[in-house]
This record gives sequence, structure tokens and C-alpha cells, in this order.
Amino acid sequence: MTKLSNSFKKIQSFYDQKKRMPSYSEMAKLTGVSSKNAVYKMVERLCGLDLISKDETGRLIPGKSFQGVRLLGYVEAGFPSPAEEELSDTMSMDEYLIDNKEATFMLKVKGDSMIGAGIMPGDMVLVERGREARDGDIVIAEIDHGWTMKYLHRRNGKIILMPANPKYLPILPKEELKIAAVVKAVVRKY
Amino acid sequence: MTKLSNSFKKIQSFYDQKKRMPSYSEMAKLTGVSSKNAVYKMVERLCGLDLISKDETGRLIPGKSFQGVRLLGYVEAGFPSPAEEELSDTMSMDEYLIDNKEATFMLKVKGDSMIGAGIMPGDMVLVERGREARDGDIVIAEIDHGWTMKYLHRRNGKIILMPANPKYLPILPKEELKIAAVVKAVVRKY
DNA sequence: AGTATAGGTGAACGAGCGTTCACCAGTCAA
DNA sequence: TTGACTGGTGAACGCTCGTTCACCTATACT
Repeated sequence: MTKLSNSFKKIQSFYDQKKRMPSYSEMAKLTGVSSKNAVYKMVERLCGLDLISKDETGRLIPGKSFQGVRLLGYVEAGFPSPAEEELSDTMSMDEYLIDNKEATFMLKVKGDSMIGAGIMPGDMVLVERGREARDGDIVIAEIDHGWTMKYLHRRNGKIILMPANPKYLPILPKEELKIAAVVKAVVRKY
Repeated sequence: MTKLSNSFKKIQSFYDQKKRMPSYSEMAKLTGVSSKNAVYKMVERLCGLDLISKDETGRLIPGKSFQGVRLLGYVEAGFPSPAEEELSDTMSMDEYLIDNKEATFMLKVKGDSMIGAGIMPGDMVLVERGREARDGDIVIAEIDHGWTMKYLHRRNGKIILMPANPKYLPILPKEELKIAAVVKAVVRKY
């Protein structure tokens, strides 16, 4: 554990708590040095490593690999050794899952009608409004004054809402069918 | 759309891009007013709504409902109308999914051995290292020089690794069994 | 007509910012 | 032993920060 990466972790956890970067003086206190210039040089080093950046006004902003969790390989291909972890990429969940924050909503799944698609009751789904639903998408649809989540299929001009559970029957909407949102992601927490 | 919430959105998207709050002068440019004091009063109003906060040094930090996506109700209980959306809570994916960033890793699932638990091939799992595995947890385990993801069960002192797919057989480790990590969440993107 | 009130202007204040300077103590290779 | 380098101190610089002041509109409500 180098001193540099130790200081970086302190800065990282400061940002996690406050959602802003510490000033140079604050970093001096965090890292235990008593001169702003020592910090300044350290920040320059961190900028070189792309861990921290500066915007056009000189203010500090988190660098590319600042936020998020480390991304590893495949689970069946083996779990990396501690040495390999150093090289791994990082990824923020928010960035990974959300394209358009304004139109994205999270909602909780009730019922088991999509269990065959790996969506269990109690899961959270991230849905995006105003996006065009394509054949095979999972959608939130209004059907006969109620809302359901189903696969959307188009068969020669007609729309079919397919559950992913043999217990339930496909829905052939008679008249009104409003697609409220398209399911973009599923999230389950244990 | 009030002017206040319009300005707030500009600030929000500034933060999204730069990962820091704009200064009062920057906000003045963003919102089109020409006096810092006008911005100051606006920020006070936003602080009252908990959209923006100040830390102990007076610097601005994002408020509680600043980041993340809006959280809605149950999907089968109905999709809220636009009016209801105003009242909804918000939630950051990072905060929701990650407790201990240092020990959390993301890895991609290969194979269908946990399909019964709603974990499909290609899904991402968030795993946490160094956490004690309890009975019923899904774990990443080293078994006979390989790594797998399985349910962990304890039966009178013995450990069984259970797949969630009838195609595969439970694993009764003979000797060495190292639990590398516990699966905390599953994420699937469409 | 009168008058609160919400929201804006423009100037001012001290404090703290990011940055730079000159200098110093160790470490390591030549 | 010398000399270059790395990482630190402490003081200084101009600039921008957050904040406050007095004053200025409009609109809304008696």
C-alpha cells in the first residue's frame, strides 16, 4: 500500500460522504501533511494517473476511475487474485444502468408473471418512458384499465402481450393499448 | 413548469456533467440572471426544499433528492400519473446497491446453473468480499481449483453448494472450500 | 390608490481558493 | 563525496468564493 494510494482513498471517501471534492487545505488535513503545496504536487500526480481531473477553471473533479465498483471477469472463468484486481476497470452503477435520468423510473415487481425472464416478485425494474418499444422488449402496458409488465410481440401488425410464465395466458388487447414504459434493467438485492 | 424547477434542472445537469456543484456565479450564467444575489436567494429556496444542501463551510453539496431515479410504486398496483410523480422519492443506484465500495466487485455470469434463482447467463452480479456467508446466501466459492456461484446451505455442520437448476447436481465439497464472496445483488440490462 | 411581497440589480466585504515561489531534508546512483 | 531527485515546509500572490448590503421593479391584494 503506497502512501499515494492511501491518500487517494481518503479523498475518495471524503467525496463519497460530501459529494464534492475536498479543497487543498482540506486534503492537507486528510492526508496529514501541513503544507498545501505538498498536496498540490500530490494532486498533480493523481491527475497524471487520471484518478482526479481539473475542469477548465482549475477546480478539482473526480477522475474517470473515481466512482463505482471494480469490474471483474466472468464468474465461471475464475475469480481474480488480489494482484489482478489492481488492473481492473471500474464502473458506476448509475452510469451503467441509466441513460436518460429524466425519463427513468424504478418500480417494484409484484406477481410472478415474468419469472421465466428472470424477473422475480420483489425485484426492482428500471423503466424508461417515451422510448419506442420494439418486438421482444419487456414493457409496462396499460390494458383494460390496469397495468402489467409483459413481453411485447408484434405478429403481422397485431400486438401480443406475452407473460413469461406458463401459468398465465398471452393477452391480445382488443382495443386500447398504451405502452407506458420499456423495461431497461432489472435489479435484485439480497 | 415553474422557473425554480427549471433552474434546478440546469444545476442538476451541470452536476451530472462535472460531478461538482456550480458556484453562484456559474449558476447566474446557467439561469440567465445577472446578479449573484438573485442566485443566492434561489439557492436558499432550493435548500428549503432539500434539493440542495450546504456543508459546515458553506459550500454547496447536492441535496437528498438530487441524484438517482424516481422511485414509484408496484408495477401491478398501477403506474402513477404524471401528477403523482412529483411526490415520489428518489434513489441512487450506487447507494441502493453498494454498502462497502472497497469490498464490492461486479462480475458477469456465465452458465445457467443459477437460473432458478432468476440469475441468467450474461447478468452482472455484485459481490462483496470478506462478508460472512449465511445459510441460504448465494456465494462465489472456490471448489477443487475452480470457482462457481451457488446457493450455500449448512446441514448439521456440513456445507452443501446447491445450484438452482435441476440440470446440475449439488456439490458436497470434500475438503477445501473457500468462500470468496457473497452475492449481494443481481443486475440485468436489456 | 396604496402597499406588501417576491424576485432582481449591482456593489461591497473578508475569507479561502488554487497556484507559485524559494528553500530544505532524505534517498539513491554514480 | 557528489549530485540529482522526490516529497516536504511555509509564506505569498491575485482571484473568486459565499454572503450581505441598499435599492429597484413588477405583480397581487386589499
